[in-house]
Amino acid sequence: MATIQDVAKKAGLSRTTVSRVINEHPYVTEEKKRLVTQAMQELNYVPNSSARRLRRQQTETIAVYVPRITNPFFSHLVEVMEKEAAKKGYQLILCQTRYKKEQERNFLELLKTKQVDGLILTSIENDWSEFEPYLSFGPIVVCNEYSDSAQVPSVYLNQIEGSYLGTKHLIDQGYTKIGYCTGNHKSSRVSKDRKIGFLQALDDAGIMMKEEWFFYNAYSVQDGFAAFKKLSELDDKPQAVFTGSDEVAAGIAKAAFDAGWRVPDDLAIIGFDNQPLAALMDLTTVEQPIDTIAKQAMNLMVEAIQAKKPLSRKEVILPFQLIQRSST
Amino acid sequence: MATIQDVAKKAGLSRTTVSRVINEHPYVTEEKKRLVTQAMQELNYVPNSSARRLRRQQTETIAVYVPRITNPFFSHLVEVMEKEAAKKGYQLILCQTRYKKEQERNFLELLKTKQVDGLILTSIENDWSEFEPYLSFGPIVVCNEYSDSAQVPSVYLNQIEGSYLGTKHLIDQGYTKIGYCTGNHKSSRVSKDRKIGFLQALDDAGIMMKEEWFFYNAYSVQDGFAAFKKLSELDDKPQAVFTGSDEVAAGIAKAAFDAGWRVPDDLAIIGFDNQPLAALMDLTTVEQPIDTIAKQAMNLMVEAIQAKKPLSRKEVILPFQLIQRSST
DNA sequence: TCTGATTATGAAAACGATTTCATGAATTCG
DNA sequence: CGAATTCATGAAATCGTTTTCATAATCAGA
Repeated sequence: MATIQDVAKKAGLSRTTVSRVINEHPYVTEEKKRLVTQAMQELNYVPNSSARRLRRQQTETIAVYVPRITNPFFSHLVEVMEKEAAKKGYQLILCQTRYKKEQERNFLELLKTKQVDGLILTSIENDWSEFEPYLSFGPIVVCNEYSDSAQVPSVYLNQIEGSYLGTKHLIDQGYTKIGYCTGNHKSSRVSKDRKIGFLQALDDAGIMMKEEWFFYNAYSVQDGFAAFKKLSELDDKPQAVFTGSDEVAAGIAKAAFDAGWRVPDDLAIIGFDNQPLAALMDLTTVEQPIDTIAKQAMNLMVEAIQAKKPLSRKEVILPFQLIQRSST
Repeated sequence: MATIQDVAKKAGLSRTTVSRVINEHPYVTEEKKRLVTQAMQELNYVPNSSARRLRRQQTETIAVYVPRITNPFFSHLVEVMEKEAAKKGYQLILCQTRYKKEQERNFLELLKTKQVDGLILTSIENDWSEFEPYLSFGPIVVCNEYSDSAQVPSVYLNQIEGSYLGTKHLIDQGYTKIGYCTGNHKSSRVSKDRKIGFLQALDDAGIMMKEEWFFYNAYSVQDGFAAFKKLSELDDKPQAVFTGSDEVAAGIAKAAFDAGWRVPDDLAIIGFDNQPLAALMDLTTVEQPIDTIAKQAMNLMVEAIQAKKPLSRKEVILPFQLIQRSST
């Protein structure tokens, strides 16, 4: 493996000059530049990134936290982020927290040990105070999730509005008995706000809610099946159900269909995210502009890294859109 | 940011001894060990990974190539790989090649510049000769795809068998006019073999194939819609269709349903992968043991890195399973 | 008690780049 | 023409570890 020293020797110049050529610094004559370039080619030389990282004190790498990459919402987020990062010369390290507090904390060492320049969080399990001390090691940007106490840039959607929009749609369609089926992480601001928006919409319309129409811890298609089962066994059943994701909505729709129910006549269903799945199952859903939040979060991160000082609190808030299909 | 030097000073010892404690080398008295540990804690010290990488000449990082992380087959693969890697103390860098030759080549620099210890390829766009020269910089393991000329370990499934299994099932159900709808990368061994298995099954049953029943470049749900459109406009329509993925199958099923066709009476459909989507749409499908191939590929990679010499050609082949549902 | 191993420690040399500093040559300016 | 810039280059310091080598102290065996 050739080093910069070998190149220098071959070109009959110093390491310094070779380094200047590599990094496109001024004050090198065309003549020497040519010599160096040629020597590099002949030796098949490429600078060793570990050495460069050490000297430069930066890694050109960013860690992205997601709960699970198989969740289509998060894989979409990551897809866009990786593209954007590659465009700017950064790489992505994938950190799956698996909805576990401890797993999430483990990955924080990446920042502290200088394996990455910064952290993008798309979901938050721990209290913000766990992250706070790590800010001195590099920038942290929050995307999708948000926390009031976090003194960092956040790119997110106002989930109160999102769920209000969806719930209002159900109400406008004439439903008055509406169920609520979502995941429900205590520490997740997204969860909390979705519920607030939901209740607000009911309240504004003067509609009552029943405790037994709340179904929690629903994340997957399977969970949707289970939710439908519980729902269908109630004496007083809801006419419509608001869900936290298209997967759950799809699960409910499928289970309902299998049980011989008609959607939306026997049960109206609204999803969240507008995944390809939603189109497939003809689900009405609330669309989130994933591409935009992913891009903006990545841009803020790169900006923070290059500015070399932590960005202060900053919120970037984007709108939702209702996609109406035949499930409502 | 505290360095090992600071710790040494605080503990009244040398860098060497501190390093020994960190790396759990023998020949350090309990007494000094305690001193060092305490100093490290007080200074909130963590070893700088760039320096360690440089000295150790290894990165504890592995690059994984996928076409797109939003493709559920690949996100599943990556999910399992990341888990397995984390277990062994390695991180994953995500490389999306976007089915582009050039993009794929670009990422090869990661290995050459020593940003990663090894490469796992889950899809291959370029000819193997493009990868060959990089073998001197670190191990490469192939997972899912395979290439006859590649002198590296490959964990893959015999796609001839897989598509034979699926096609045979259609034939056993009594269909004789069978369409074929898949992606079709010239350089992909998977594509080629699937087609071979398909044709073989037809041939073994003495069934004829029509050129107009082949539909190529189908990867997504959308592509499934398009394929159905073309199919439905034929004078002589197939009774069943073999697809290369559950997404495509789901797209066809949905389009067929919307057009008022009954599945499987008017058109039988078989998918591939057994994604959650397949259960949802009640699609018969050929299941691939994704968890197993992902784990085995990662284990081979870690083994190769730790053995410090490139592993030779080695094939690990695993079986398929037919999941029958109501679409056939 | 002497010899040879074993245990415990530190000084200094890597690892491979970039950056600072020094210096001489060439150019511009008054 | 001499002084002040600007241009071009290289020697050496630096980034923060780990590893090699040297050395002293302790221990075991004859």
